[in-house]
Amino acid sequence: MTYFLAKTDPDCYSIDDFVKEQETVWDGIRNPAAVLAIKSWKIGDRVLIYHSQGQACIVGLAEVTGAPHPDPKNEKSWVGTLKLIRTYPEPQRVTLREIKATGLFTDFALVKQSRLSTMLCPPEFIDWLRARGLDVS
DNA sequence: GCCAACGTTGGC
DNA sequence: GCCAACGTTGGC
Repeated sequence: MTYFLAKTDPDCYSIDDFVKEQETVWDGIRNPAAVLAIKSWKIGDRVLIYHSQGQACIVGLAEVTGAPHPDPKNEKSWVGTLKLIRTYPEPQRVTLREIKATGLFTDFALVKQSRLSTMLCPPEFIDWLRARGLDVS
């Protein structure tokens, strides 16, 4: 089982929208590096949901329930299906600021490549989240 | 709202 | 195929 992270602008699609839907087609992945990441999603993989804009923090965890494929409406764009596992309410939310402050993840795309929207998470990062008290199962 | 970093487009 | 100009994203 592999862990990924997917960003969303809460003004467009927030964790609250995901709570209402429970399962959603995660779309709009166009950036070549992000497409590379979504292509490697396998059923059962975990995807951390992250709010960009203002908040910049991890707000939930989802499971891949539908294989990634190109968007039939837009050749260059890829989609996958995600089912919500849980949300992280306010005290649990891990901010980018906190992640940066550890100094441990300077090579992680979340830190290194701020414009990337979908990425693989290094296992050490997931271990750190666990140690931080986050339920990532 | 600003700006850095990166992506994309189009003229040559 | 190069590169300048422009557009977009996301952190601050």
